[in-house]
Amino acid sequence: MEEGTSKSHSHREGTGRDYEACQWDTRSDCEVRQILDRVADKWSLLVIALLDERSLRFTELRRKVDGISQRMLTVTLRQLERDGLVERTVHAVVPPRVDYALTPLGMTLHDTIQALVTWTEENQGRIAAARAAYDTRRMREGESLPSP
Amino acid sequence: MEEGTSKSHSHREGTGRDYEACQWDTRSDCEVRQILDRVADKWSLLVIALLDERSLRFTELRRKVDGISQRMLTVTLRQLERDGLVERTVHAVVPPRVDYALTPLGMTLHDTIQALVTWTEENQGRIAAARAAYDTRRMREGESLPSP
DNA sequence: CGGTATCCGTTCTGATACTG
DNA sequence: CAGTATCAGAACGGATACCG
Repeated sequence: MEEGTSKSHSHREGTGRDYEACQWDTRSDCEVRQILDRVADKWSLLVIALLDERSLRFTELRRKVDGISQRMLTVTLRQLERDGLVERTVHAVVPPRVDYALTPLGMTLHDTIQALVTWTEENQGRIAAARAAYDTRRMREGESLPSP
Repeated sequence: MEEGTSKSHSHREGTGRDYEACQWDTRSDCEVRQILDRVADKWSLLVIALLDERSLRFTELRRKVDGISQRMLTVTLRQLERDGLVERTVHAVVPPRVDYALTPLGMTLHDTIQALVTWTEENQGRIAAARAAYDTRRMREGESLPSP
C-alpha cells in the first residue's frame, strides 16, 4: 500500500496569523483539513452515499460504483473503516462473504453527503447552462483575439 | 428556472436493472457524477466555504487557503467561474484588483458545503479516536502475524 | 468471493520564470 | 496584483497476477 501516508500531527505554533473572517482552521496541517480531504474524496463520497441503511457486499459496491477499480474500492473502504465511518463484517463461509455497512457515525455523515448529491441533481441543469455560456463566451473572445 | 424536472427517477423502464436501492444515476459518464467530482474537489470545497457573503481578492484567497499554490487557485477559480458558482470581477485600476464572489447558485451550494465542514469540525474527535483504535488493532495483529 | 502485491502510464501539483 | 507558461516530480489510479 503506497498511499495512505498519514501524519496527523498538528500543533499551533508560531505567531498568531490573521484568521479574522474564518472561524474554522484552514491550515493544511490541521485535523479538519485532513478529514475534509478524505470525506470530500471522489470515491468516498459515492460509497457513503450508496451505503444507505442497507449493508452491501464488496462486489455489490463494485458494480454500483461505475468506473471504480477493485483496487480503489479496497483502498477507499479501508480508509472509511479506519475513520470509523464504515464497518466491515467478515462471514466465515465459503465462498467468502464480506459486508460493509455505515456505522452510526457514518450515518450522520451520510445525511450531509446526501444533501450534496441532492443539490447536484437539482442544479445540474443550471451548471450545464453556465458551462455552455462560459465556453461560448470564451470561444468568441478567442476568435477576436490575435494569436501569439 | 428552466430546470425544474429531475430525471433521476426514470430507471424503472424495460427490464428491471439493478438500480433498485439507488435512485440517482451512478454511472461515471453521467452529469451528476461529473459535477460531483468537481464539487467534491479538495480546493473547490475550501474556496466555496471561504467565500461566504463577502467577496475576496485573489491574494486574500491565496493567503486563507493554506497550502494552495497560485496555479491551483487559478485553476480552481476558473472551474468554479465556468460552473457559474463564482463570479469574477475585474476592476480596471492599478494595481489590478480582481474580486471573487459567490453567485446566487454558489450560495446555495455554500450552505450544503458548510454543513459538511461543520460535520467535520464536530466529529474530528471521533474520527481521530477511530483511527487510533484501528491503527492499534492493526499493529497488534501485525506483531502476532508471521512475516513473509 | 474478496482481497493483496506489483508494475507502470496518466494526471495532478508545485516551483520557477515571465507578463500586463 | 493577478495572472500565464513551462516543466519535472509526486501522487493517483488501472491492469495484471496471484492467494486464502
